[in-house]
Amino acid sequence: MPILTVERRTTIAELVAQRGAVRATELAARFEVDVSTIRRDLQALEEQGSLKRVRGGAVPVKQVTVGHSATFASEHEVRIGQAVARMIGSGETIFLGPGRLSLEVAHCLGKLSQLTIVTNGLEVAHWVAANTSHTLIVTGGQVEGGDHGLAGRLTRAALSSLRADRVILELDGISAVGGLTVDDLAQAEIAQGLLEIGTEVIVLVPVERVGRVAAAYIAPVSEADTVVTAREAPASFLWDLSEIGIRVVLT
Amino acid sequence: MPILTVERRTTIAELVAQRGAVRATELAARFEVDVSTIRRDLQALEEQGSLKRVRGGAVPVKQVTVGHSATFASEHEVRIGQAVARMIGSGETIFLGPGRLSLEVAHCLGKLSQLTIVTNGLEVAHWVAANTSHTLIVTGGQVEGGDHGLAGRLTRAALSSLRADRVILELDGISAVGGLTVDDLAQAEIAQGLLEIGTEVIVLVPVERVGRVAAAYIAPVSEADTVVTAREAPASFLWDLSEIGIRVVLT
DNA sequence: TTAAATTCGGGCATAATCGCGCGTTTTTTA
DNA sequence: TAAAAAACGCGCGATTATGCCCGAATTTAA
Repeated sequence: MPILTVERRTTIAELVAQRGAVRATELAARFEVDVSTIRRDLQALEEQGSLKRVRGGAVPVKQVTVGHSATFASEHEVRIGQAVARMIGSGETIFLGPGRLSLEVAHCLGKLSQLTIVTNGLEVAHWVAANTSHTLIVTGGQVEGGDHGLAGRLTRAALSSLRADRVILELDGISAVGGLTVDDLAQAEIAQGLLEIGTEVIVLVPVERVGRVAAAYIAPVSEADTVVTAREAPASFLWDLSEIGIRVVLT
Repeated sequence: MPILTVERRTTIAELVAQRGAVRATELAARFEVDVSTIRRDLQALEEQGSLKRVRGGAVPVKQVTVGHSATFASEHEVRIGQAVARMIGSGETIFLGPGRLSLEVAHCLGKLSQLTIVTNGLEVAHWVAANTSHTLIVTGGQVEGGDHGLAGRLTRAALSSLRADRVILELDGISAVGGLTVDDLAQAEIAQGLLEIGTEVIVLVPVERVGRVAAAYIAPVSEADTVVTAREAPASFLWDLSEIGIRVVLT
């Protein structure tokens, strides 16, 4: 059941205005259509004056207020977002952490309805509030790091009164001996709490982070129920995950 | 026994308004009628002005709301923001509520340094995180209303462990008999808590809201320490404020 | 600079959608 | 009750959207 053509085009226009730049291949992956279709979309939108085509994608027709540099989502990131979105059913309560991959998941949540989204990611919260009609709950806390994640005492307190069907968490490292790890100590502490509040724990790992160990330890890999990463990840490690009963989803 | 034609059409109109886009084939399957019938429905609804037909289905008619004026701050709003920013000293802890005026205050905070900003406004939080290096603390809560303000149990709990040198709050109404009021009940409850945590309470009132009473009562006017509004506000009311020892700042 | 990879544009086949007419069925009206 | 009007389903050719292929142009890497 594909999405309406005009819907796709308006979404593209919004993305361009919002992010400052988009890649054609990224859009093709996001909407699951051929790049030719995206090119035709961009062509139509350019004739309409909604954006300006450049090689590789498109940029806004006019310079927007400076502040956030153009940030692309790679094709891998988009695919992971879609894969996670497909796991989620309407009406569920899901927790989303901070970070680029989690934000990408949020982007792919538009097709679903009646979700309750809990997040400690400021970017995620802002996007969900501005672009969806889902119920949105934000944990409190202090903003830290480049991913604008909330952490600290307020966050822990908020988690103690929250539960979710699925906890979706982005990692900076995953390995058999090192377990689940992230770069930020405060976020690691929050992540530990998150493992307790979710029925299913889904961890997202950029393919280049598979097998690596980041600074802050969260828990052993066995605490994760599902691991989502790219097909290029080391097969041996993925096999180990399957062995201990963890669902592995490749995109 | 199929349903009435008019019933089907009103349902279609509701679906379009609710979901943003509908697909003709999808509607045909839903009502178990031929796509031709759905096309005739959409044609009728379009002539009636209830929706806009597009290839594959229909989308809502474009709403000509205050789209542009909503994105640009008026001169009044900018002046209020600057006036408030001048009251604040470096190193202070300030609380900022949700809303357009509060966001405008945040915009004017760039010149100051070493601030700790506490907010329950998602827009404010996002801007401060993206564009400043101040310490930022976000209260938890559920996002409600068009101003994306956080409210509810989590917010109350967060406030109980927070204090601020100045609490800056935007009102929808202020009057001698009606006191301090806002439009949203949940926000009013939060505002009551805010009055307790701040050394100085600064309320911002759009000039057209002076003397008016909004739906949800917060507290008597005497709870405010400083009232910021425009010079065009009714002089008599401003005089009353001064009489009971409230600082009045005009822009 | 050369070679490899990516992106672009055009052409073409396929599938989905549309508009229209026609005959039938259902509802409204006289 | 009978005639008129509206709604419905179906088939037809025309239009539009999409995917795929290939050669040219551009960027990137060696």
